[in-house]
Amino acid sequence: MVTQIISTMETQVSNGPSGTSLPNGPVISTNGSTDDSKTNLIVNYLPQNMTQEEFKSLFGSIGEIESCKLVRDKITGQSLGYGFVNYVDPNDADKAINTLNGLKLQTKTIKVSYARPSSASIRDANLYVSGLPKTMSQKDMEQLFSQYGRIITSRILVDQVTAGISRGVGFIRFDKRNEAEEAIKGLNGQKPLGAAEPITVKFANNPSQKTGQALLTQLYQTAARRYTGPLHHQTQRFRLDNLLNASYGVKRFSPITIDSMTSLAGVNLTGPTGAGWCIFVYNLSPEADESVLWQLFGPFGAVTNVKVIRDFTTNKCKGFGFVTMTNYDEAAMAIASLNGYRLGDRVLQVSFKTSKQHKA
DNA sequence: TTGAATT
Repeated sequence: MVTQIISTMETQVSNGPSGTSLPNGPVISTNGSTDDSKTNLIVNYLPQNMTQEEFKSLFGSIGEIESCKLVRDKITGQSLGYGFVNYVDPNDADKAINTLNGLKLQTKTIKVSYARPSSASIRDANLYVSGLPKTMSQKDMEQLFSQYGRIITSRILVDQVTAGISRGVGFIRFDKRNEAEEAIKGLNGQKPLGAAEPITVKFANNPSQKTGQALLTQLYQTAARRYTGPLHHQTQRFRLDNLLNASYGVKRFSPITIDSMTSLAGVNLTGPTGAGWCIFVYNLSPEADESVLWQLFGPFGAVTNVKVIRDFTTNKCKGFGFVTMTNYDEAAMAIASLNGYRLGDRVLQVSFKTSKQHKA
């Protein structure tokens, strides 16, 4: 897990005592500039294939957005896996952190936190560390580096097959570049207490700095995905098995094969109407909200929109909602896995939305 | 044995 060590104290200080909070608008400081320290969020660890539209849809479900941006590579246009959301209301920013931080989307667990004020001093503050003792934990590593400054994130890479054994390699991101520089001076080539070998500490490569070959491969794969039609059944079966084996915290109740799902195609479906495939979710609790739908469907692929249908007067969920997913195979897998899924004391009914159900 | 954290 990533760790963030940013004291709220600093956020308070940067806001300053002179800021004026308007009832329905941004906080304006006395020098006239907009203070977005309580409304502007950074979102990390987004799935690679998440689009700007999906990003906006997810965070727009919390409250009114002043602006948002999924950060992309300037050359390839590929998502860099993080973005920014600036809300109109600081309360919505707080709510977004409380409800969306830790949300699982496909293979990622997103992180939602306040963005630090942008400045050159916080850039290029990420370190690559190798030669770490295999017994050193993330916490140990942070303890070693924390004497040089405030740590924003840290990670120790682990072996995939042995599930959790340290590879002796990690990353430390400091708040400030000069802190990272001091850590290199102080720790590169040094032996941690009790370690047999010295560690190597240097600035990390920028992950976007790929070889020409890797870049071409990435471009090719992006183009191939864009022009690929519906997958064959065998492929879908393979991907369904992968999904189910990956657990995602989802337990299946009544198994439905992809083949039985695809037999429905073109019969009753609302279809891939521009926006994607609309899914009907029935038997939600009165307390259900949008976040539960993101949590349930997000792991299966690109979700563009979710909606909980509420009673106009009580504002309680009327027991059903809708989810829109971009790709048919991902929608089919979500349905196959979540139809019959037990959520609390309820068993969900999940299907493609049909024109008949829409009349309700 | 290198992960998408400052628009």
